[in-house]
Amino acid sequence: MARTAGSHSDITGPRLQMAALRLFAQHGFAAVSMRQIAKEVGVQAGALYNYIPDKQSLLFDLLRQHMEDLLAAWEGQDHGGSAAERLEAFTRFHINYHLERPDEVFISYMELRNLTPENFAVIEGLRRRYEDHLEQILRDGMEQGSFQIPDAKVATMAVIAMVTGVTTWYRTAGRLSQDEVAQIYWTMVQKAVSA
Amino acid sequence: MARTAGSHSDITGPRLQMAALRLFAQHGFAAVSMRQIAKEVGVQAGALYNYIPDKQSLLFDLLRQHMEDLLAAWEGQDHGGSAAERLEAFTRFHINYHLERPDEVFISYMELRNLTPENFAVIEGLRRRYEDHLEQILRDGMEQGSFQIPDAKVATMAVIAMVTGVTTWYRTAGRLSQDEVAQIYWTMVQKAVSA
DNA sequence: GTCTATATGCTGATAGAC
DNA sequence: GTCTATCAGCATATAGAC
Repeated sequence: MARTAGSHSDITGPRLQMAALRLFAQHGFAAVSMRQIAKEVGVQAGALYNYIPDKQSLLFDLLRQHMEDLLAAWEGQDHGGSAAERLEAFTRFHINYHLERPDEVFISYMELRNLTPENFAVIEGLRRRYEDHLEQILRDGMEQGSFQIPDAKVATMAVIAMVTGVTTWYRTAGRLSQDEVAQIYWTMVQKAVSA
Repeated sequence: MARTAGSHSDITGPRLQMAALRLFAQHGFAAVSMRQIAKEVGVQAGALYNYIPDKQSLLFDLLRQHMEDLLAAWEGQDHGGSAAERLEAFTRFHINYHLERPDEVFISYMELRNLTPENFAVIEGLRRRYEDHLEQILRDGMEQGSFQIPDAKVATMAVIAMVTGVTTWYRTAGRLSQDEVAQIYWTMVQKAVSA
């Protein structure tokens, strides 16, 4: 199929997403210009608007995609077993998933305030749905008597913050593997909620 | 003492810091213009440069002041007692101090990447010094046999992330008081590191 | 110490040629 | 689909009057 010279819709689209993700994570949404993104993609700034209506939707699409992928990955797993087994699965899943996507995780926490109110509400809804999975595990463990937790909602936020925090310091070249880190965090989570 | 009309160095300086703090926390450093800050202060943009050399130093001064105040507050306390007593004191101090300064805490985590490399190194050094206080408590507790922790460094980061996370969801108008929240977190921290 | 005016450059987004 | 050229506006920071 002949194609107009200089036409690359099949590769420019993905390259745009990747470039925006990397630059937003490195410098912040507000500090990155469309011209910077275009330069990284290898086109002129005007060409980007064949793929996105504006800069805001570029950020929103990145965040929504990340949250939907995260939810699909967790909800696509089989979660039988006791509350303790499900909590262990959640802890290991969360740490491994987040450590493998540092840029997506970073902008999902840092750039929320640069979303329009409507877009913010969508992302918050997805985040809430993810946190609810953990909260349900904690409540089940309390009912069964295997967990003892002062407050289910606070404990949910505490555990999420603790395990997400791994992304702020973990480096692949460091002394610990991902699995070792996940094991250490699981030990601490387990004790924190134990009966 | 007669003063030139329109001269207010004694109030414009503090107002500048407060306005920048509030606006940076709300919209982000890169998204806030000097004109916005000037408008909030009640002067023209050019007048701000009687107080600061540039926008960067405005951010840096806010972050350094916050970290130095935080360190002074903790290091100014008496920390006798067992490792468990010191860990409880640290947990309650950290939560109360952070909940009372939401804007300072927020920009201290969000705006690090907008610091120049030199300024970033200074702030990181202060943050490291603060985290070292917690790490030392955890190591002492392990030596004494009162704590059992898989890894002191990882545990330090895990506990810091957990208790700092309270700032992302706590609202004064909510169902829990600061002391109740601190009590819940202390219960979880205590169990997480217990022998 | 604050003002007005300005230098210099970058911003997001669009129009029309190819 | 990408290009060049452009619009209209805002950015940080400075100069000089008062």
